[in-house]
Amino acid sequence: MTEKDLPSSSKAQAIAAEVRRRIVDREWRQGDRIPDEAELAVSFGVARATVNKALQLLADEGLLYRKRRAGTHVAVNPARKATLTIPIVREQVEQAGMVYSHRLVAQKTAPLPPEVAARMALAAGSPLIHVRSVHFGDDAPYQFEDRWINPVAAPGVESVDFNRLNPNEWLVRNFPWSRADMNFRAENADATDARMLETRQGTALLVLERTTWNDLGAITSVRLAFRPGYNMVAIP
Amino acid sequence: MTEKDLPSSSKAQAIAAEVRRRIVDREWRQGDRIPDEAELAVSFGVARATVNKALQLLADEGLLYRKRRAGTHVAVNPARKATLTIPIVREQVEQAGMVYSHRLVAQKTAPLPPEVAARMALAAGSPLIHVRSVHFGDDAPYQFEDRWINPVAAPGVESVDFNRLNPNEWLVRNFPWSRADMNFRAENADATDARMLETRQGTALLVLERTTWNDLGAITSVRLAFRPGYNMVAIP
DNA sequence: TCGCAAAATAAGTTTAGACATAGAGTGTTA
DNA sequence: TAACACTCTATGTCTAAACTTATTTTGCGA
Repeated sequence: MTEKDLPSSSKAQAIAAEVRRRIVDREWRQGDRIPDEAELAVSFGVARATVNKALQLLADEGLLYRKRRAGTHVAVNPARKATLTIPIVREQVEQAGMVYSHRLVAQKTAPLPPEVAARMALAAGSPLIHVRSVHFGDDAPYQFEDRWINPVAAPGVESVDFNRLNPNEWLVRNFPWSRADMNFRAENADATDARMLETRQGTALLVLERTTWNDLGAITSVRLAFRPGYNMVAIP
Repeated sequence: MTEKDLPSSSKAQAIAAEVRRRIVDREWRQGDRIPDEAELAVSFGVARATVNKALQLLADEGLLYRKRRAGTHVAVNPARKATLTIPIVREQVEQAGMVYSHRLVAQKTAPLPPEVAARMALAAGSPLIHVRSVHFGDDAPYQFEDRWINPVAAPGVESVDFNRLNPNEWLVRNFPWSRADMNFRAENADATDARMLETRQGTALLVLERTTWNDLGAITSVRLAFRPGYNMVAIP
């Protein structure tokens, strides 16, 4: 067993691909312990660090389970991971070949409602900037955005005109976050959603809710309702 | 500018954290070019490989943009990524502290409908195994699974009794995939969804659709409809 | 037989050094 | 001035060697 052909770009990736193949082809079965890094390094004719990199990759994918001293095993129930890219709406729309536009529906300071306060770990009733806007692709509603922005963590919000630059981009450019939590679900469109997205009340909408933080606390909490039929793609 | 305190486990992670901090605190601003690896290595008192690892990490996160010769820049519009873990349903239910059970609704060989055929790149009408089952948590419907399995890519399916082991686990254990595509959306429950998930027709449901492949072709294509109100969490 | 400490081992991480390579910058020439 | 080839540089990747650390195994003693 010496070096294989190198179909992929780097040696590490080639080794990862070969190990993946052995697993998929059931040469190495679920639960099996695979040869240790040193052995693989010899058999592939590379340094151990290179094998390590390859195996780390597969472990991140969830295909391998590694433990010190115990060795590397093929995962029994590979709970595979998928990556979601959350792009800037405008870029997403433009990439789909549509013309982007957005309409600011409301921008005002308002007392924070309790359920948003809970998500942001702030006191209910605190004065936050409440922004609602709709993003369009070729003049059809694409996404309805309902956002609360904390002027403490994002100083300067009060005096921004979100008609020019949409809140998403303004925040992304000016307030990188250090922590975020994000989740999504399906919701039946309420009256507002329906009006904003030009659809009927009750239509199933994919809703993404995200709260971001920096050292000063919660920056923003947003609810994004996508247009009916929107399909989110995840890459394994 | 010498070494900082090392809050995290490894040096690479500590450096990544420090760089992240400088970006979040706007010491390094969007679009700025940051010092090159060699310089950072000196200022942090580590080897270049360690700095490289740290910066790679942040580039994967989408926070940095790196190009040969041009250097490393702070991303202008950081389209951040989030990771979804798609666990085995049973494990997910049990982790939530509920008792798992599942009910096989149907298991038969049937001609492949056109839209599924398209997803699997197979000829419509091919005989595939069609399995429908419901997963329960504490006797409440948790997920409705509608799955097509290709006996060519997954030999042995014909003779498996999915009453004992659910199709998801059987496949995961026996047919690791090499490629998958996955996407999700919101759908209004149709009559079948409603019956299976014990809800009303029209209820918004989070639907995940996934097709997996190995060398022999498409293994399986599945539509998972989650119980109403289900919340999917993504980790940044 | 049980409990515990010591030894062994495999992964995890780092280092210094080397070479590869994309691609920005520069200078030459038509 | 534009097209082209050349140079140079920052990242990308790999290596060999060492050290660290979690965990299993072993072996000793009660």
